[in-house]
Amino acid sequence: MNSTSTAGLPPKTRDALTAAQLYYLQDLTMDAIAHELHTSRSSVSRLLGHARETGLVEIQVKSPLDMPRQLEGDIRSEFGVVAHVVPVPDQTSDVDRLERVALSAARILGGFVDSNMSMGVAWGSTMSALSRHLLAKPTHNSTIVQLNGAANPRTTGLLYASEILQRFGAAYSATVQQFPVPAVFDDPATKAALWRERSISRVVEMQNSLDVAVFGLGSPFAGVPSHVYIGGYLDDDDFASLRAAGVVGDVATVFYREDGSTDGIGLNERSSGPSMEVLTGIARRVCVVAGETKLQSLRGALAAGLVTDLIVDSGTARMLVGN
Amino acid sequence: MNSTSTAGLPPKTRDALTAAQLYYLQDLTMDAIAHELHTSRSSVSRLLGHARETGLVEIQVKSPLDMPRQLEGDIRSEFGVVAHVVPVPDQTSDVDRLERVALSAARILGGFVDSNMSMGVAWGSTMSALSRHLLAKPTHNSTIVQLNGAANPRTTGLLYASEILQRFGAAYSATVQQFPVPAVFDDPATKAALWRERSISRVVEMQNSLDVAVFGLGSPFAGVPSHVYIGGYLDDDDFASLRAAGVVGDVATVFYREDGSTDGIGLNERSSGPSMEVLTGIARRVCVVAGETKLQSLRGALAAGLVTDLIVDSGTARMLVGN
DNA sequence: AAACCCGATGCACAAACGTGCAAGGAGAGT
DNA sequence: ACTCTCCTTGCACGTTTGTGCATCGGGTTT
Repeated sequence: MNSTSTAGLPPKTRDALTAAQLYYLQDLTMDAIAHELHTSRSSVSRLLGHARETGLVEIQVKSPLDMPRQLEGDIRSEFGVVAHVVPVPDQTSDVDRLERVALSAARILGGFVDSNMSMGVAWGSTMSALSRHLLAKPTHNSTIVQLNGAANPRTTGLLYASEILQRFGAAYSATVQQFPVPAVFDDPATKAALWRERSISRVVEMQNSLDVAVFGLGSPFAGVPSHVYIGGYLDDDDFASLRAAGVVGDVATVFYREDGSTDGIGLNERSSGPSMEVLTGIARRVCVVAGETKLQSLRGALAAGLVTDLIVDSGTARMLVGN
Repeated sequence: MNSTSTAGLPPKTRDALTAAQLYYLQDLTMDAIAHELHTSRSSVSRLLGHARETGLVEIQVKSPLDMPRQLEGDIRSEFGVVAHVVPVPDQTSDVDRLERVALSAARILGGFVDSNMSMGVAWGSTMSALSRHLLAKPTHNSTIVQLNGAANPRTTGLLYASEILQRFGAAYSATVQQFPVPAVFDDPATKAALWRERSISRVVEMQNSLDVAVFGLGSPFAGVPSHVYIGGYLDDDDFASLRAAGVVGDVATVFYREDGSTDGIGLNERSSGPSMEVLTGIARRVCVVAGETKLQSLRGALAAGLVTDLIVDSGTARMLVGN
């Protein structure tokens, strides 16, 4: 037989690996591979799909180092963050835009993940889309940690948030740490009390020593409110106070103004999300943004120094640097 | 417009980059991309081909680290070299085998190249095939150095060897150092004299400080003689002496026995290739072998410790570890 | 200015590919 | 033993992709 034999691992993986070699390294057609593997061409097609999904095959697009892409360079020099601009036609709808940014972000994220890492993950529509497109990259001893609670007066939010977390865990073969608390507490004292519970403080401590954080941005007063703002997490008084305080956005239910400041925003005392200090203590902070409605929010996050790596669609990127 | 604008670099590259992002990172069809770029689908197809050829897109196949491939593991533990086994059906002809190994080798080689490196390159049918499939990887300040002369009583060999060298140079945007000397001298004194010429000694010195060497293997007495042995480089007396000395193969016209020894092989005094000591002083020594006719030669090279990285077809690999 | 060359373009066709579907098979539960 | 479920397979079809060819436009040579 053909064979580059491997032992132990599932024959499916074994075949996928061989097929990937033949297809991507030797440019055989799927037909030819099917013949070599004694199966049908369609199986080979599926095999290759499997190989891509599970990270056996890695495809990178790298811009020539000589000339970094202009927008990315502009953003870097103006805001001091590494930018990944996702090309999207200008007339694209916001949903498509999100979908395409999420798709690219999911692939870029693979480069940030490695063994023995802990990664903090927020939730929201951006993170949900992102999680749906993750490519597998096997690691050892990694942990995915939920950044902020997802419960609200109507639901525990666990299903929604854990679905996202689980997908991250599966993609990176990492253990998952959920954070079963309300997104925003009614009473700050309850939060303080809960934070003393060992089961909870354990997670909080993990949040304090993350290697990477991944999050989208909320934009309370923009055209299309994010998940946080329509899910019943906040009541009318909360909204009013946010507006009064001049809030333009949030990261993991922690709110900030356009200049990045947070002082005197009462809601943050009751929020389950990590404080700005904790967040900025994380070495790599990946922010995923799609759509111009989040522009103001993005400016705030950048001003606050919350972001080290920005993944953003080209339209919003252009608005950001103003041209 | 769409745009992720870049400046300076050729619009072709710019478009290829965008197309690659849309195709490989966002899974659009070429049709859709053609629409976004305002061109025809066929142009996009060619654009993507260009992107792959020029290294804008990099595709890697990685075996799960958990379970390295069996043959590769066997070879590593038995011979202490990193092996890349190229799957090839057993009944493949030797030419196809060579072609397929060369194709894979060309892609693997990309991972060994980087800026500020000097790479020694041999010539021969294997290297020729390999050079034809190299993928571009732009580097700075790299050098390709010819390992051994290619002139013989019939031709200067420059065309043949330089074609190979040039392709390496082009692929890695490196400067090329040719070595315009006979493969094998008639008179060792001439070699000594020439080695004192500054134009030549300059190259010899570069050979002494290489970071990587890439070479195939010769097998003088195997079924299909390699390029060296039919090109008129050696006369009948030479052949007789090689046979008498028990030679099984060569690297860059430096000959060795099956046990890796070279003592008393007179021809080596007259060879233009780097001595074993020089070769083994190079940190990474990549050997590309296709076909069982080179098995004996391969054993010799391994015994001599000439190889750190081996790229070999599955059939020969299996013979090598004996099962 | 004419002739020429070279690379880029779109067309049209054939080759290669992805996927819904129905059939088959292995294993778990009854 | 039977059924039910879940996964895998190959087929058939429509879609997507590669490429030979004719064309065109810009730049160079004569």
